Amino acid sequence: MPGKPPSMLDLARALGVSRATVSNALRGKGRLSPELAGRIRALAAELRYIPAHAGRALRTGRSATIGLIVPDFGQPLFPIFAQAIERAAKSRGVAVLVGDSLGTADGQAAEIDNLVGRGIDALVIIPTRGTLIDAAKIPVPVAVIDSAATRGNTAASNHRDGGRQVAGHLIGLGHRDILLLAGPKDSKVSRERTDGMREVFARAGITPRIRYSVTSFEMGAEIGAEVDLAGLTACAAAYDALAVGFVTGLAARGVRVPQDVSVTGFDDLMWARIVSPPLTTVRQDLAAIADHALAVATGERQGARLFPVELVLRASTARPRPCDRNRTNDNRRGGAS
Amino acid sequence: MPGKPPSMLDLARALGVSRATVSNALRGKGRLSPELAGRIRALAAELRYIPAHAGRALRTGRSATIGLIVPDFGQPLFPIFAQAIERAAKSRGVAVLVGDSLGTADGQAAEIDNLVGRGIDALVIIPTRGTLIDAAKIPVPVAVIDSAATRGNTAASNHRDGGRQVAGHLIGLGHRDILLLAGPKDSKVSRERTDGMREVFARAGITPRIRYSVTSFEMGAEIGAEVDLAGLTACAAAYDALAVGFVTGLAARGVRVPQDVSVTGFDDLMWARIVSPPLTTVRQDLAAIADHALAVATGERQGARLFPVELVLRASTARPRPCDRNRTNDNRRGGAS
DNA sequence: CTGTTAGCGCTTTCAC
DNA sequence: GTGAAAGCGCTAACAG
Repeated sequence: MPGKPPSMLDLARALGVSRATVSNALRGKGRLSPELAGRIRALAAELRYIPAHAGRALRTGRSATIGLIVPDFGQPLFPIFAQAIERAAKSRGVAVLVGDSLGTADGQAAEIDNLVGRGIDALVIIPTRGTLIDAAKIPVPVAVIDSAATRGNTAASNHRDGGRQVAGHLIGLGHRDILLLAGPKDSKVSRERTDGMREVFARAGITPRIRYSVTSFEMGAEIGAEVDLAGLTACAAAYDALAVGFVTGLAARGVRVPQDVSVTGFDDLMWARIVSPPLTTVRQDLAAIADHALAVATGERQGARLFPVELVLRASTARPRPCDRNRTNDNRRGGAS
Repeated sequence: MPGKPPSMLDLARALGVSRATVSNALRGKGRLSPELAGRIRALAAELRYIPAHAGRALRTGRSATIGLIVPDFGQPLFPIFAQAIERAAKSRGVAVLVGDSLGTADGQAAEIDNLVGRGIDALVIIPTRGTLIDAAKIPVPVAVIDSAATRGNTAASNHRDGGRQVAGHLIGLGHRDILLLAGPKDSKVSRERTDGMREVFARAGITPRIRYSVTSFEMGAEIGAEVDLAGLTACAAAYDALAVGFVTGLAARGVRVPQDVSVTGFDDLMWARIVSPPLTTVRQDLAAIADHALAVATGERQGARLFPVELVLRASTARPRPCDRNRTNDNRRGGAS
């Protein structure tokens, strides 16, 4: 670890010019002779001069850093999301400071203050469920990534449409007795997803059984291990983590997917490809969402946008077995094979 | 988004005191009457005063921010690692700026400059394979997380011992014809892991077949789909991603794990629990490594440390089938039983 | 116990 | 084309 790094003043003195001139040369402000600018840049490179960020931030009031607040890094989706945001940020020359709300409203509020105090230029927030972001109280531009139903939302997947696609797929296969793993009751995202499903189910005269829970592999496995399967032919989960756990819980009981029960997830994590059988699920366009959120946060663009999602068909869904159809209590229907 | 946030000068003027007094009050430097300090703090809270970080950083030369450079966020281990680092940092009141080397030496060098320029107090680097970190060239304290064999390493798992444990486990089960999925040839970590394995295999008179490759689920699947299985009873991978892909590739051919082939991984990702069968693998103590790296980076502790790893036994390993032991050459895989 | 002063490194007028 | 000077918000040293 060498001594103090060179400052702009060091460069200026070494060349017998003023700091302003060095500044202009380094930032290509063209207000000086190309020859001198070249010499300055050469020396800067030689001394490995790196502009001190704090000085620039103090002077300009901008730090080329944004904050990102996620609800809980323990959930597998959020690291991926953070990566997408980081990529979008880097393409704009902006760094990202990440804060974790730890799943609580207090944690979220604390992270907002923490990041704002660190001088971020803008904030991207994926809100913790059950909280509302009041952008008017935050002294930097804010982009919110949540759901279309969230007031002040900036960028979101069309979760409701994803739910519709899942439900349409299951109905098309002939399922009528369906378990909905709805995730947490106070999450707007899972609410949108399940509302989309229920809307399509209702149109087909189907009322799914609904089960609310925290979102985790373990919880999915627990439910899969103990749920009453009588009559059930399909399970639609609001999150891959739940679906993957559910499949694992079923497997432990010897229940086969999709022969005995079809299962769908939501998010298209790598998990969905790894579990056996690979999961039919819904893919979000995280890169597009991240890009829009960043564009809004940095003032490039304005307005909320909703992004399409895509149903990914894999091996976890199939037609229900005929015997299952007959097992149901009151809604039987002669089906085509 | 409200107007300009209050500065220390605003507080000072509102109360008719000097900025220094406000500073002292807010940081509990006890140099003023408790009564006045209370009034100052009350006003600060009321106005939602948040100290401007850039000013403090410029003045003190410290930013309470560290940098973390990971080789490639696309690899599933690194988001988890980053999380562990962030946790260790937060417990010290330090924020983390994350940089991604994108797998290249140039990307790594660029990220170092970028983060240093942003005024980090210290740097934690997980080096990209094939690169050497020269801490003497970096103007802040550096902690390196790589392998025991890396010069300048600060914190690492005992990868070699993990390799030994895997090999011992497989030999104990009776395997003698083993495929080693060694990962990239120039990675010190995979080198340590496989060296540990080979050391124990050699002692038992076993020379495994070795296959180098990039580390990815897809590559594992590809190898699993096409590898010659004649005589093979076990596969030890240097990474879970390879092992999980390998299992998936085998499954597509109808080869069963562990009945036909035992498989082991390394890292104990969630993936290892999700794949079927769940993977015998080696768990690193990421939290301990992260904590030590941070302690060294912040000057709390000194010296390199090596952390124990733990073999996690799951369902992907079993004794080889008797018929496999006798099989010498070019047999098709055993028929269904 | 409290206030004054100086200056961290940079960018931005404005004057030469 | 180039330099001088001011000041961003904060804290450390020193003076009262």
